[in-house]
Formats: sequence, structure tokens, C-alpha cells
Amino acid sequence: MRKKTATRSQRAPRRTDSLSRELIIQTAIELLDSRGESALTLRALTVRLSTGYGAIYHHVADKSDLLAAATDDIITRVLSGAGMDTDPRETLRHLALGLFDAIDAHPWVGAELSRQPWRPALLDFYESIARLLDALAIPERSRFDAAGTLMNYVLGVAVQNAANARRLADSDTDRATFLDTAAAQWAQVNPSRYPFVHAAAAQLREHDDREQFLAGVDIFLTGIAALRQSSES
Amino acid sequence: MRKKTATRSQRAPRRTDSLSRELIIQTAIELLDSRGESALTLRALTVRLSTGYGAIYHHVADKSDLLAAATDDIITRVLSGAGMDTDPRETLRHLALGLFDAIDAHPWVGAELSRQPWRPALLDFYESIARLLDALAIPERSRFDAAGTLMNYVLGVAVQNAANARRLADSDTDRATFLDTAAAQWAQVNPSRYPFVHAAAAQLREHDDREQFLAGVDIFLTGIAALRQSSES
DNA sequence: ACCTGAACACCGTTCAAGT
DNA sequence: ACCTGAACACCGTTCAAGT
Repeated sequence: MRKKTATRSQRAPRRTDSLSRELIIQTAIELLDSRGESALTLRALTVRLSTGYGAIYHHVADKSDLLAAATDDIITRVLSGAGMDTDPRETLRHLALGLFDAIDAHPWVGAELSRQPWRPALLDFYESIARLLDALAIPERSRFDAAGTLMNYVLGVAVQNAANARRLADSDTDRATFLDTAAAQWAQVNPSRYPFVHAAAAQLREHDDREQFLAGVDIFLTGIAALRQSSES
Repeated sequence: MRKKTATRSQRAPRRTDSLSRELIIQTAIELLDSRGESALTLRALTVRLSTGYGAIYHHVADKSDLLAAATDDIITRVLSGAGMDTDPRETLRHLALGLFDAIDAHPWVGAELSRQPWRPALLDFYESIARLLDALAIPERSRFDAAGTLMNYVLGVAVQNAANARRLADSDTDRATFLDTAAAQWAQVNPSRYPFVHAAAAQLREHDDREQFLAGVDIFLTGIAALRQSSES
């Protein structure tokens, strides 16, 4: 009560329109996208929304609920934009790239997915994958493992790529110099003990994460095709 | 200074032998293994080690340095135990399973690897993979992408599996009931909109993560084998 | 050189109190 | 029903001071 009148004049004005869960989630996404994971604090949210802690907790269970909701929002947005191509293989590539790019653009989504890999929003992704594998004539018996493997691969790479993106954002070096120093480290490794790492240093500098990701999808698709043959017993 | 004599009698006795970075790391691993990621606090370390904050910071840069060192320790331990089989494919499977099992046993390693995917300790893993791909006659041109894809897949799955293991450890349900409830959710999904998810529910309940992981490794190995043929131009 | 531990600058979360 | 914001129970990290 003491200095109340003094502090009140300095306090930010409260909002007049009412708060909503949706508004809180969108504000959280803005914060995460613009200033990174560590910028999402309850404090920052109260400031941005001109409100108090309790107001936020009235619409959202806790911070992890908020992070999960924000993640669902991004994923749903990506998947709804994914069209169906005529060629199943091509559609699968586009689908995988869509998730890859989305997580690259919102690295915090990668971190959250690595904490909670099975969000309901990913059901659509799984469904699409299974449908396309069916179109590729993968027998039902193998489909479960194949779909699971592709899910794992796509999410796994995206998550790791996001970790790199976050580290790049934290430091002040750009991707080129980052790869240069990494490649330099690989090149300095003892060539007799690590011949292959040593030899790969040059390719590390030149490689494109997105292309390598796609190369992996293609390896998977080739491997999958063999499941079709071997099942014709 | 006030209640100093009063509190001193209740204070835990200080250690007499000297602290070391190694001892701190091992204690951190014990804490992480027995009580999970959230149990590793500087406070808990001072108690377990009968020392003060400054003593720990004298041997370790900060908490993330400590977590990284603990992770390196586990990974190095796993890789040093991996033997070389006569069949390269079999060796590759063992290698992948070794990392999978290690991260399953120490889920916090998975979380840390998803934050810092390129720890030096993983160089050995990469080297082994590349060497085995060479033994499988994968042409040099394709080896970089193939090795990267395999690394990504193995780490990706292990990390996600670790996330599940952590969530299971946090809650009080066991794996069987967890899968049952997940499968029940999948089964309740709208069958006309999600026919494949709906159909996969039964397999979800019965599947074994470790076996599905191996099935994925085989898919990739099959796909990689095809790189050998297509390069004979 | 190695260690101590109070103090600092943060967190997420709660809850009596207001409208 | 919806919101306020002081207070609580934690964090990791620092640093003057000790041996």
C-alpha cells in the first residue's frame, strides 16, 4: 500500500478488451520467433499483453501447456498448406520438406517436439505418410514400421537442424563461418585414426542441410521400395 | 554473522580430500541417472559433494559445460565397448543399437544431444559408420550423404525415444498402460478421416520400439546399398 | 590454488483480493 | 468470470572473503 500512488503512474496501462487463449498463444509465438526460446517468460508475456500473471494463468494451464499449444499451431498451419501431388514419391518429399522448413523457421518447435514427440497435430502427418506408402504399394504388414521410420527420420533431422539453427542464432557467427570452423576442426583430426572424418571435412563445408535431408528421404524411399518386392511371396 | 555458531553445528561437514572435475562429472551422472534431469541442480551437487558453489565453479565453467561433459562420458563409454563384427551390416546394426540402448538407459543424454548434436565424442561414431559404408562398397561420392543420413536417423530416433522414456519416468504409468491409452486414442480417431491412423492403433499397442528402430536401420541400409549399383556409370 | 556461502538477478506459479 | 500483483519457492551464477 505504501508507495502505491507513486508507482501507479509509472505502471503500464491495462488492456481494455478481454484476453483470450488464442491471443496469448499468438503473442507467445511472436516472442519465440523474434527473440528465441529464452525470451518466452511469463513476465515478458504480461508486459506484451498489458496484463497480470493471473490473467494468463486463467486461460492457460502452465508454461508447458502454452508451448505445446504454440507448437500445435505451427504444425497445423504447415500441414494444412501441404498439397497432394500426382506422384506419391514427390508428395512425400514435399511433405517432409514442409516440416523441415517449418522447424527451420521456428527452431523452438523442434525443441518442443523433441520433448513431446507425439502431439495430436502430428496425426495428420502420420496419416499422410501412411496413405502415400499405401499408394506406393507397400504391403500393410510393413507399413507400420515404414511409416514410423519415416516419421522418426523427418522429425529427428528437423529437431537436430533446429538445434543448430538455435545455436547459430545465439552466437553471432553466420552459417558459412560456422561450417568453416567445424570443417577446420574435422580437418585437424588425426588422419590415421579418423581417416573418414578427415576426408569428409571438405564436404562438410560445402554441404547443404536441406539437400542432405532430401538425400536421406530418397535413401529411405529406395529402401522402402524393396519391401514391396520382398513381400511378393 | 548473527546465528553463525548456531547454524554451524547443523551444517554438513566439509569434505577433506580435494574435489576434481572428474568427481563432479561422475556425481552429476549419478544424480541424472537416479533422479532425472531436473534433479541436477547446483544445490544438489553441493550437498552430495559436501562442498560449496564456488568449489564446483572452480572445476567446471557452468551447468551446460557439466551436462556436456557428462554426455561425452556416457557416449565414449558406449563406443569403446562396440566391437567389430565380420559382417559390416551386422556391425552397423550393433553400433546403432548400442547408441539406442545407451540413450534409453540415460534419457538425459538424448535431451543433451538434441541441444548439442555435434559433440566431439560422436566423431568416433561417425568414423565407424563411414568405415563400414566403405566396407559395403558405397562410393565415396555418396558416402557423405549416406553416413549423415544414418547418423541423423540413429540420433533422431534415440533422442525421441529418450523423450518418451523421460515422460514415462515422470508419470507413474508403465509402458504397457501408456501404449494402451495411446492406442485407445488412435482407435477413437475418426476412421473416415484418419483410416491409416485408425488401422495402426492395434500395431501401436504391440510394437517394440527397439525392433522398429532396427527395422528402420535395415530400410536405410537397403536404400544405401542401391547407391552402390547406381554409381557404376 | 582451492574453497566458502551470502547475495544477486532471475525464473514459474499461487492466491487473497479486487471488479 | 476475469483479472491484479505481491509473495513464494525455487533456479544458476558471482564474488569478497577465507585457508
